[in-house]
Amino acid sequence: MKMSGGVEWALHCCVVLTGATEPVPAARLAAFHDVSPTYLAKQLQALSRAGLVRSVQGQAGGYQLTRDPQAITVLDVVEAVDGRQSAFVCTEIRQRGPFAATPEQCRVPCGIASVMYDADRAWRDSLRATTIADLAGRVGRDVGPETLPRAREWMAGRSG
Amino acid sequence: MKMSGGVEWALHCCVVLTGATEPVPAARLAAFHDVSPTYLAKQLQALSRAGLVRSVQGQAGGYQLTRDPQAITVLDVVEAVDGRQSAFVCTEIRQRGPFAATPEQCRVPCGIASVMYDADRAWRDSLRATTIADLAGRVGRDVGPETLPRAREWMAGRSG
DNA sequence: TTGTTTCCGGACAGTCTTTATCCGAGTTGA
DNA sequence: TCAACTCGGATAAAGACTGTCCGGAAACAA
Repeated sequence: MKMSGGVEWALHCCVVLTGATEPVPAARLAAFHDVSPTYLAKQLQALSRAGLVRSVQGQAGGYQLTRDPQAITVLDVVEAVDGRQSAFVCTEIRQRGPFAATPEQCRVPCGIASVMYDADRAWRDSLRATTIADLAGRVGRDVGPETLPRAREWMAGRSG
Repeated sequence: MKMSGGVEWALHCCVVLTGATEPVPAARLAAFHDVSPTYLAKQLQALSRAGLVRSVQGQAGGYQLTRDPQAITVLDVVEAVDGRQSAFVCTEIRQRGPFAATPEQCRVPCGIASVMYDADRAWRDSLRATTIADLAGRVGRDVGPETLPRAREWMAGRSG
């Protein structure tokens, strides 16, 4: 079981967009993180479809957050990029084989599936407890307070 | 993000083995669930390596649980088949690009990774809270009490 | 001993998701 | 108008998961 690497990229982008006052092009976000520009664009499109970022086209276009970073949870980003469905998919094994359960018995979900779904819910609850604003604040502490303004300035410049 | 389908098979097998008094061959477990025998064998080998089941070779051989079903958690099975590592892998994006963090700043784990690891821990804690015995008891209630003895008898027969 | 049954491990295709890239459609600003 | 720049979806390559097969070893029965 492995989560899409795009989730990590998307989260970093959201944190960076926290400090942006103007739309930031995808190419600039890719250069900032030193990742594949075209593939990062795909993740940003997913964020756009989910309504987490707004895409501005044209010469001064780019991406910007649609709402306050405090109102965007980590779960929002994960589900936007990686999908909303559970990692576990029940194939209804109980309905197969010589002792297959009857359809009436299968109106209640399989016990194994229930346990997996509960765990999935716990996972999502945990991700929902942290916001992009929380992450941004922590990055500010870890990396030192003087780096953020410089990064913000670099992000605003349209070249180099 | 998708979990290996073998996890579901392995869990069903563990539940079935709960009611067995003798070793059950892999081929019989596969027939019971109507799944690929060779691929199921792979999952059972993983359970064996993890020490959850004992493999008995020879004519009356097969698989049996090594300890009380109450002492085997769902997490044990999941980790045996799907691995013990987190679904999220941090690629240390913060150390790349024009504003790469210094190695000293990276002694503390990345904030994004921390959140993902916390969620992973919550997921595993949830899976650890249910045992194979719990699952077996629930199956007994769902499928009706008369099916289990019949299935047990079928499992004990060495043919058909 | 011999034969049968069974597990074990590795090597091998088929299939699907993830990863990565390109080119066209649409918008902005001059 | 025009040109430059952007996003967006459709299109290939890579890797992981799924599934299969075979040879080898161990245990049991005859």
